[in-house]
Amino acid sequence: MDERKQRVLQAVVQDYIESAEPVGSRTIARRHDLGVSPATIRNEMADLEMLGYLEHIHTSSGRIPSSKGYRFYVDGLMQPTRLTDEEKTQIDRWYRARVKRIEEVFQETARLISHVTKNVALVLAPQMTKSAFRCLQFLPLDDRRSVAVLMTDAGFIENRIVAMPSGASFEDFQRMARVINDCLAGCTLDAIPKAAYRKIRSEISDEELYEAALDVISRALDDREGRNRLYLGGTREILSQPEFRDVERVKEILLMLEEEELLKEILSAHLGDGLRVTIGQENDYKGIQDCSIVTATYHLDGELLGTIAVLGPTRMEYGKAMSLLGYMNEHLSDVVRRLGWQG
Amino acid sequence: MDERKQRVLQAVVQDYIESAEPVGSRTIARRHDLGVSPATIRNEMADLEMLGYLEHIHTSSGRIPSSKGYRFYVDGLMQPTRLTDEEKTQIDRWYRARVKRIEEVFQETARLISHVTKNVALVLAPQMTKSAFRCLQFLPLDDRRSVAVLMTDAGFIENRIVAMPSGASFEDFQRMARVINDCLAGCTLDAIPKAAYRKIRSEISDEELYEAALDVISRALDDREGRNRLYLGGTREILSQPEFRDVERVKEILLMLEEEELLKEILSAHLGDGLRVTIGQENDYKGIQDCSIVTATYHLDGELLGTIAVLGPTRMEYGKAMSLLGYMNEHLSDVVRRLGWQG
DNA sequence: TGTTAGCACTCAGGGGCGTCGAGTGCTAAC
DNA sequence: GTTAGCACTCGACGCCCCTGAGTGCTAACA
Repeated sequence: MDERKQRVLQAVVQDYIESAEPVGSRTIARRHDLGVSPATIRNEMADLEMLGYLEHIHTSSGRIPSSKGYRFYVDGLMQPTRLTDEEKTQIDRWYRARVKRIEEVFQETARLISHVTKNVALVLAPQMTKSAFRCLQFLPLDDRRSVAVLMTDAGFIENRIVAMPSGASFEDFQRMARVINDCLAGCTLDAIPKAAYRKIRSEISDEELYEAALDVISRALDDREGRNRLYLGGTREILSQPEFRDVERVKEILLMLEEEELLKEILSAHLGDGLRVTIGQENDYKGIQDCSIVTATYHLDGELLGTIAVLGPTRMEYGKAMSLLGYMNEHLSDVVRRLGWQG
Repeated sequence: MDERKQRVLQAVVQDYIESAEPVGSRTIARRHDLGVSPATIRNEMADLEMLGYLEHIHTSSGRIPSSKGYRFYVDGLMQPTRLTDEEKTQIDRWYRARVKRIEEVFQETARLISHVTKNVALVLAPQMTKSAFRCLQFLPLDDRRSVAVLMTDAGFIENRIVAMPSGASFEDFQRMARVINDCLAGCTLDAIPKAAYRKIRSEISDEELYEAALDVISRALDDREGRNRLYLGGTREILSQPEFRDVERVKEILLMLEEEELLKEILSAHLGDGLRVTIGQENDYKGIQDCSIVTATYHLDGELLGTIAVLGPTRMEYGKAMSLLGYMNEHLSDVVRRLGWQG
């Protein structure tokens, strides 16, 4: 593919991303200074179509890029946009104004990304269960209940009200906490060894108390990892995309966005790959083969925390999405650290 | 208004709620057994229009109810639907499956209501600041930070990571907690008297430590009462309403739903009124004068907790919305109590 | 006097049709 | 290899007409 073809392809993709209308040869001749006439561009476009980079609804409608065309554009033609300092400070201000607690980071990140890109944003939060147990403490609530507070090395803090078995005192609970802290020290929450349970069993003789202890642990665990782990943003933003002009189309994608398991699967498939773009038919899942996904994984001190992604029509501002996610990539760690994650 | 007119009005409202199409005289004659011909019904409908209960887009389109018409229907004609036992157990199951922590009750309630009614649901959660301070405890995190856990009488538990001033030890923090617990005992969080602050000041000599104490208190306070207090559900459900067939209309209402302050204002206006219906033009806010709102306030042991509401087009299944909210009214207390709210 | 049948009238929605404009593909000339 | 020219295609738009649902009015009926 010679250079002129590439410039034509680039022109088509850029114009189509901007206008959402099929692009014709004259438009390109007018708006891009290629130094050749529409007729020549037409010839080039016909070639590009033969090569599979462009598509045609019918004769006499302009061209639109194919998945392959977008792919070539993203890999080679696109000039990477950089966030301006102003944009960066805006992002900073967003977090400072809205995020008060570590738990809110993920939802707000999703909101921010969707707001900037006008597409759906997905944030796969780190699994609490992947982080190491730090300590469990009890606080007295009243004579029959107390509050269990579980902390992990990653900085998660989880609280629960637990009923105390009749006859048990708050001191029993504190003793139980000491036992649990001893036995679970350093375990990651998703892989508590059987031995730890046996040890707890042997140290807590009272049956009811032992049950309560297990209850505390399991309830602390089963919370975050379920449906709370995926955060969505921008289901309203996409209404401004011309692709979603008719409500049926919107309903379709919203329905899909409700299937959390599916989304997690899609995101998990990209885990650990750094910044990655999946375009149109490259998607395995049929329902989004007219969409593209840009994913990035974010880290803290070298450890993988989770994935953030932008999901939108293939006609997406890839440069913008990628630079934003790229920045987030680095920036999220700072936010997380500032809010008390353990450094 | 004689009985036949009422029966005609009822027929028009019911049919229109069901079909979302203007209702004609023949349709009514066919579908409702009024014992008179379409011509007679036409005459009655003309009268009802004169009286302001029905409206006309143009000659020769069927009638649709006016706000006044809906009002008459809701107040007198509508047969109140009751939730079946099956529906009740479904609601119960919903909560048991999805709500693990008290904080999730509100979001899930919004989801449930919107799911059942296919309209937007709003849940105004109780203000944490309205409940009384119970106690503040610290847990050690590492050598420079600790976790503050604040509990209120209503059962809210709030945790925060706070930095310890250099030189301060965890024991200092525990002492501080004792002072604060003494001074704030019984205060409601939105009305901490100046005297309490003075007392804390006098007991904590270290300047930095005092600042940290204030920080803990204020941070615990400013959290829940802000944007976290209103929960929304069903922004996707409304897409299935024919009123929102065109995207512009959807965008309009979604935009409005983002204005939390406005929504809170609207809901707050209904606080304490029990079950209440506001129809179309009865709404003060212009943007929703083609919508209706059904609100209900929920209580626990006689104390007002918050408001739940259904927002949808005037063509709404009032009976269903009202019976659902009515049931929630009673039921929410149970859920809340089960999850550890103080009884 | 209330009810009904009949009839003229109205209006939205849908199909058919011609026009316009943007765009292509092909060919011949440069 | 590039370009101008030209025939062709197709969607969008506006126009017209038809149809069907519905009304309002009037006159006849019980």
